Amino acid sequence: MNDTPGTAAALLHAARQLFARHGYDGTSVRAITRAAGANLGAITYHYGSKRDLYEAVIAAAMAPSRERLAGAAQTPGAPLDRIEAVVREFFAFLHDTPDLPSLMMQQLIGDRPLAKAALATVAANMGTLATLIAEGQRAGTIRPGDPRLLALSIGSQPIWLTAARRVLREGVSIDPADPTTRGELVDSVVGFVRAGLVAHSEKPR
Amino acid sequence: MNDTPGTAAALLHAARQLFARHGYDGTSVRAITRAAGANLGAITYHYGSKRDLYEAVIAAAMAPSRERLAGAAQTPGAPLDRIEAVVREFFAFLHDTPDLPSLMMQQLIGDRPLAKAALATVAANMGTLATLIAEGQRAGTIRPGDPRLLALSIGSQPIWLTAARRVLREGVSIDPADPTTRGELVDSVVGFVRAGLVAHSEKPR
DNA sequence: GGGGGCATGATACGAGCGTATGAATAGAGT
DNA sequence: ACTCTATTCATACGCTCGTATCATGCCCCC
Repeated sequence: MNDTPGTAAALLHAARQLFARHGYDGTSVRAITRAAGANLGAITYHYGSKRDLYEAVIAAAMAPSRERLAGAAQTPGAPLDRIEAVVREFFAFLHDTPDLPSLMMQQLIGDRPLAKAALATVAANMGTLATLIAEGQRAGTIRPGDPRLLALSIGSQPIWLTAARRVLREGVSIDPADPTTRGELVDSVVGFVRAGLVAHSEKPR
Repeated sequence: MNDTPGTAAALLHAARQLFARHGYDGTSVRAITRAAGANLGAITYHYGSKRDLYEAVIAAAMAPSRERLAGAAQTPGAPLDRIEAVVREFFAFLHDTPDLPSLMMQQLIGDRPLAKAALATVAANMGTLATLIAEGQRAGTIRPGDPRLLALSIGSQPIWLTAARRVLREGVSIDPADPTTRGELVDSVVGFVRAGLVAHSEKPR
């Protein structure tokens, strides 16, 4: 790891942005090397091929989420509060990593096998949520139901609402980039998730 | 509309499948015309350009959802029951139209302006849900909160859980293609949505 | 201080791309 | 029977693609 950017790192960085914005096929080796200020042959030299560079981009992009979500899950408090912390951290992570949803969605679209790094990360994050849900169910504070499926309901919201931010802005006039709007959105999701999970002693009226 | 397929329709059909599977840039004019059994020049002749064909594919794919969701919203019953009907219909629609999530996600990834048809459809569908939520809030059966934001929480789940079906299958061993699993998933989401919306007279225990 | 290996540079290659062009074909209307 | 129009077909063009090749620079260490 060099403190000067280094050609390999510059390629990874430029490729990540371009792949996220234009997709794999929409990004040329020439565009990447130009953006990285490198020579046309640099990708072949440092990564072997364009495809191998892409795999490296995916792996590097997915990795950090595991630690962040697992960290949020370890905050002290009741399971519902820890789930809220995970949801907020998930939103924050995706906000800090705005090109990640694009990279994830590209994986989903293609017919290539999904990158192992991506699958393992998703599994870990859903496991983090499912564990907290099961814990709350044992404590009686979370209503019954398959924890894995409930975790999917929860995780869908940060992912999709971040991924679809362009649609929200242009189609429903809700801009998650605006801090105020964004806070309301996150609070609304948190409220929805807590209400969707909490166990009640009384029937709804 | 001809009962014999017709070259234009065959192109649209072939293009939709190929665009969904390989993306815009990953799909060549030659691949489309070959799959449609048409001549290389057929796309230029019938649609003007590859891009115009793509726009036609998007418009044709998005359109049907509006009527189906609006229809489900008109079932008789309390707002919460009608919302449940919309959620179930949303899952069913996406299940009947498995290439639509891919087409939607491609829109999100690119930096081109979103297709007007796509934006209008999303806005209409979110509006359908938001109207039902507001109705339930006036009746006192749905808890307070911005109906548009709650609608986003609801809509995220069918969309993402359908779009990410490959990750669910390969990463979390939940296969929405299997009818039993799928039923459990839909039921879980419906339960989560109802719980997330319903107004309670008592505090949670 | 000169050799060795890592890194970068310029350029070439064949393949595939989207589109344009003009000829061939078919079918309906007079 | 003949023309007119709509469609299909074969082919060509200019371009960009990913990768390979080989020369050049650079710096560290013996």
